Amino acid sequence: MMALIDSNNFYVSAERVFQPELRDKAGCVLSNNDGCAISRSNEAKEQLGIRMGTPFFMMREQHTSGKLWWRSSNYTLYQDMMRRITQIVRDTFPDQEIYSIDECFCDLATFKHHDLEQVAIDLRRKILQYTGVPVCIGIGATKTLAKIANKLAKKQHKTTGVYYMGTAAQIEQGLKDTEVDDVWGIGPRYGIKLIKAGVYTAYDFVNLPEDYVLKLMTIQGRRTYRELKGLRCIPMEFERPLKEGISTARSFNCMITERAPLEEALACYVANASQKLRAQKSVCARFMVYAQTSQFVVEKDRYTNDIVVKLSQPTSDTGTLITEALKALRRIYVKGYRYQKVGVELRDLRPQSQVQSDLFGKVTVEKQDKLQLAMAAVDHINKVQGRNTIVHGAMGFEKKWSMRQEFLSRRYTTRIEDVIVVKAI
DNA sequence: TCTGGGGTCCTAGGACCC
DNA sequence: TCTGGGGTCCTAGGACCC
Repeated sequence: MMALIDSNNFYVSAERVFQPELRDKAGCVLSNNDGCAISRSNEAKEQLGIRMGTPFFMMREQHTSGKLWWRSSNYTLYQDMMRRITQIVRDTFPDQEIYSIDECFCDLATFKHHDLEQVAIDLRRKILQYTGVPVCIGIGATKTLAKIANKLAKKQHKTTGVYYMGTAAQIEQGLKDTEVDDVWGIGPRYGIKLIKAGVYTAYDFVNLPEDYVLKLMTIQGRRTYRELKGLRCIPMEFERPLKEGISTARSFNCMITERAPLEEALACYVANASQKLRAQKSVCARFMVYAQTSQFVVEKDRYTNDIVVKLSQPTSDTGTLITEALKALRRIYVKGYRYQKVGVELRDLRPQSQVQSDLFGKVTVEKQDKLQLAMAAVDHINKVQGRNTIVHGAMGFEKKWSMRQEFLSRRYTTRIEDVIVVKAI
């Protein structure tokens, strides 16, 4: 069997741990830039009908009238709370895959002779006691069935917070109680297709002929289908695989028309992405830069463009990447538009150790080695002394465009940036 | 006025190779 | 009627996840 441990309304729950005044009241955590709701308390869902992605301005009245609290997203806090939760889980279920910021899968193969339901109930209680975050645990034969069991735990088994989907009868009932577009792997598009074809529940779905599923939804759909029948098709990933691409982009807090601030922002994102690149000891051979206006403006004011740059020598050096990225941006920048976002995507990642010197390139292996040492030193200083202690000049200092985070809570559990105030020289 | 960001995987079609 | 066959690489777009 497999277990899925998933926090309830995770960001909201993490905020409530350190701000008890937020408990039992309708509230939500906002996306980057405070743009829309991305985590909602049960009260916000049930009493105020706030949905995932509800824009900020549509909730303003509920906020000003005191019916709803909100916070900017505070990933430093959430990441650290999750680290604590997964540690507790590991003491009980050691074979663990951290799947997302608020979920982990566990392989229970070594727990054959235990009362799994009771073990899970105890674990859940322990997590709540030690961290203050409520979680639900679903147990099933495959990842997809564990996901379904988890949703049912949240809906139907609120008191224990655990649902064990073991017997054939439990599985059948579980599938019948699950709407087809609530199945992990079936999104809104396929959901619509299936409902049109008269397939309403997960149970209807597993009773389709396999060929039909393959034709309608390609091999991914077939994988979900087989998983629901109890065949393990999605393996556990105990080690986090290296990223195949790294992208960084943010919406601005206001629209930007001038080229200079766009370049500053892009330089910051490139620095951020290349730091992640070095963290996994990779280099990139190509990247894409894009710029766009808001998608909500009228057609004639809309503009989006991108450009792919192939590097003569794969690198993870921030300076080189910023220089090339800015050149690219100058080629797609058109004066007169009100830009909402620029971004960069590093692609064609490969291990640093594999890099071969470009036969005709100017950069020698020696110079490359020196650069790597320098960047490693910068990364270390920024880690110890706080982010952005050492920056490239191109990243600018004022950052008038930077993200809106008006309702940010403190980083209660981690130190750096809260303790040390760093000034750019 | 105001609508997130970071990923992965698959497929189709075009260009090009011998 | 019937216009090779096998392959790679690239891009764009679609779908999904949190």
